[in-house]
Amino acid sequence: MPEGHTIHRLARDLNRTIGEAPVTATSPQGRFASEASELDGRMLNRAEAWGKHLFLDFDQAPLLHIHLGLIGKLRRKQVDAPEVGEIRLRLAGDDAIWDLTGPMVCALIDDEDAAAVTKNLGPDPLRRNADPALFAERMSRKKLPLSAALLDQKVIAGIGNIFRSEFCFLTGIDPNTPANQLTEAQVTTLWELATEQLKLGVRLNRIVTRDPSEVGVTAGRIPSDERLYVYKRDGLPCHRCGDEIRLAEIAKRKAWYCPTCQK
DNA sequence: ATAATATGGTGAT
DNA sequence: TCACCCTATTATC
Repeated sequence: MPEGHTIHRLARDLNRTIGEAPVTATSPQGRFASEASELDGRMLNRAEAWGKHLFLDFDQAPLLHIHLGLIGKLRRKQVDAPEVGEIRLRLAGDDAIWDLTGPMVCALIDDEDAAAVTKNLGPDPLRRNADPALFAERMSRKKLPLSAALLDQKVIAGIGNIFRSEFCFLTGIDPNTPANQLTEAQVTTLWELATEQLKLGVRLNRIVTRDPSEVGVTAGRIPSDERLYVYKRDGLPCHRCGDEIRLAEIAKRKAWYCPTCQK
């Protein structure tokens, strides 16, 4: 379940749980066996997220590049957890195990390859020194619908299919509005919204765009099916105005919006 | 039991 | 624009 917040949260948790001791690296499924052996017994120096990409820097080893894609997962487990499913890579530390399944990318790369990856990414609001002006500039050059531009990782890194629909709703913009027709103020708002929402996503480890007070939750967790305004809510009443949420296909993916709140 | 779906992206046509 | 990759869960027969 990976948009940018998930990857940054994983980096944070990896840095906190993998410890100071060398890591045991294996590929229970077998497809990453030789590479895993290169990492086995090394120490994890640092995990770092860049958009939806995750880089693990091990002592005396190449960089491990992971991209979860649509279905990949990196799950934390107890140290005695059995090997269940198609585990491409298992990293075992002192107090935690991390199991990687279904990644789109899992590869050992050098610094040059890593630079090539990040060079193709736009600003990531979760990274220090992310440049809002670069976001604005790239946005202004897109004739595509806003909803499509938001998915372009070179425009802004880390946004996925949930955030893109929710951002269009939260800014009250029709998802089909050409990106280059947005006002400066709208672009600024979008960047601030992305920064705020991604940070919140890291903290909660999930996407919550609705205001808990609006849902009637004053303490504790907001129910899972009440977290979002439009995503996967076609046919249901808009939480703001009651009109029916619509479903469209934009950039070959599903996009949800409220025809009344988003003009 | 089989199909459809999923918070993603690439490479061929 | 299409085909395809990866895996697990949910929906439909």
